[in-house]
Amino acid sequence: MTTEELTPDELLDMVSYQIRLIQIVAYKNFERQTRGFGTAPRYYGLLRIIEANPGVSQSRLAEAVYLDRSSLVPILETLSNEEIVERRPSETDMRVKRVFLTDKGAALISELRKHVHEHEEELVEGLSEDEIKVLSGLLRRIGSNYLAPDKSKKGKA
Amino acid sequence: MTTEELTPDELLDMVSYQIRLIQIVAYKNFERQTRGFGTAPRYYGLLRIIEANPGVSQSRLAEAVYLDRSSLVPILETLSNEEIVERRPSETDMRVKRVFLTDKGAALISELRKHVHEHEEELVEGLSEDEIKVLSGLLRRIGSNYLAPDKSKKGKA
DNA sequence: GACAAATTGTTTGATGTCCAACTATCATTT
DNA sequence: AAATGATAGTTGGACATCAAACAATTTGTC
Repeated sequence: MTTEELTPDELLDMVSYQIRLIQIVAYKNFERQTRGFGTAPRYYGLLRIIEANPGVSQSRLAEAVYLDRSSLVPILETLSNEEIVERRPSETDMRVKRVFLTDKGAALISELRKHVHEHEEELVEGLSEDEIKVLSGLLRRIGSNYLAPDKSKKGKA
Repeated sequence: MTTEELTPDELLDMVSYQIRLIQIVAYKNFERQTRGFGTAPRYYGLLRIIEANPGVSQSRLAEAVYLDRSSLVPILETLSNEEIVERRPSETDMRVKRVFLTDKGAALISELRKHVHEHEEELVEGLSEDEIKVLSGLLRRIGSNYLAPDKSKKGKA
């Protein structure tokens, strides 16, 4: 009675606004649900990417999660202190630090996976399998519209 | 070559992850596009809600945008200093401050509306009208799944 | 009507993020 | 091979957000 009635249709009908609100609320909800796991749940995506790309550099990692390089520093610092990840200097390039998952980190991921997918199911609750596929497909399209890295030197020509 | 290949399908297929990424990138993009308008663009939604509900209290405003009450304080402080909004004490309840849009604020909104909707079109670029409707409808459903205020004392019984 | 409970806006402290600048290292050009 | 430019990780400053605590006020209960 106090909340959504305030929001004009102009906003409620905008995909960008819908996405923004859903993301904010869903994310808060997820963090609330996964208290007691320390700071790790928030970084499930990051950890999965590390797991899938052992030894990846911090900069590429930052690009993959669309964070600034510098933002990753304290994150990896924390995860490193908790012995969830490990940073080792590259042997071929003295500038780069290669990031690995520890055994503890891998164990934590499989622990977290359950909660993450519960959260996912909660998010799409009420949608049929087909509808989820449609939604996911549409999101992927606007995503690739948008997230396209487009870093290749050769451009599109 | 450096970015998306790192992300495993498990994540790319999750609606929650897609939404999270799209929101982050789209939002950054929007802020980049609307530099020169001060801090206001970021608060377009907030301002529209104030416009649609003149005299709304700060707490209800906070609920409407899913921010903490306390987070709204510096925001309204800034917008107030810029004379975009105005806070006036309620006459019936000494605790509450009623928030109004100034004329300047209303003018700013119509200035911003153009950019906001350009951003929206950019986001859904490549989707047909029908697809946009489908997407918006599905988002609204998972939204109402989720954002349901559910503050009523009587519950659902 | 008095006292307890709830609500409103605020302050403070902790954390996360960006951005710009910096150092160290590599790559490129000549 | 020297110099210029690019890249990797880091640091410090600015700001946003939350959470917990608070004072002032209102509401509810006895």
